[in-house]
Amino acid sequence: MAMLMANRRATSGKVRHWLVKSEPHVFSIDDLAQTADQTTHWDGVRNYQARNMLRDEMKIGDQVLFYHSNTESPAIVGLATIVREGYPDHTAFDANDIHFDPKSDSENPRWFMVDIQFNSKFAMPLTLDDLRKIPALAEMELLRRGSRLSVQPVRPAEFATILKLARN
DNA sequence: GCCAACGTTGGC
DNA sequence: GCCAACGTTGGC
Repeated sequence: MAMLMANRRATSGKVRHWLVKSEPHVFSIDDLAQTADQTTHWDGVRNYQARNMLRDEMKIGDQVLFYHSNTESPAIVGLATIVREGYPDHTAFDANDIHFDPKSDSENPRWFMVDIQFNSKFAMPLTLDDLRKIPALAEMELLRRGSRLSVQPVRPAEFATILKLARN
């Protein structure tokens, strides 16, 4: 497995890191840690840019920063791993689901999701305030004014910086 | 709860 | 294909 991943990375030439947002009162890092297999499908994303990343770019083994949004103290709170690559988001097919989209069906799915697995919860959340003080993160998508993407790529250097911060 | 920023929709 | 209206996101 490790070998396969190393090969894929060698050929793709890219180590990918991501950030996903979740409202903690809907689904928190603790919820993820307590889910069966500590794994969940990342459903409900209804934005084309994010869809494209879910469908095409996120690969097994990629690391994912877990971010709590729309809460008192927005913060990166932990780490997860991609354990299943893009597949149709079936919640779009269900008329009773809050994420139902009549324009998507199993013949021609419009929305996709990946599975992520809990990796770790940071001892201390890295709040937006904290992150904004770090020069190395100045270009980070998350910190861009008006940034709303709920799935976003993270540069390797930014990822490394964040892990280092989380360890302190 | 306010509202700026942004994405999507649909009339034309 | 423009763009105004509308809906959503998410920090504050």
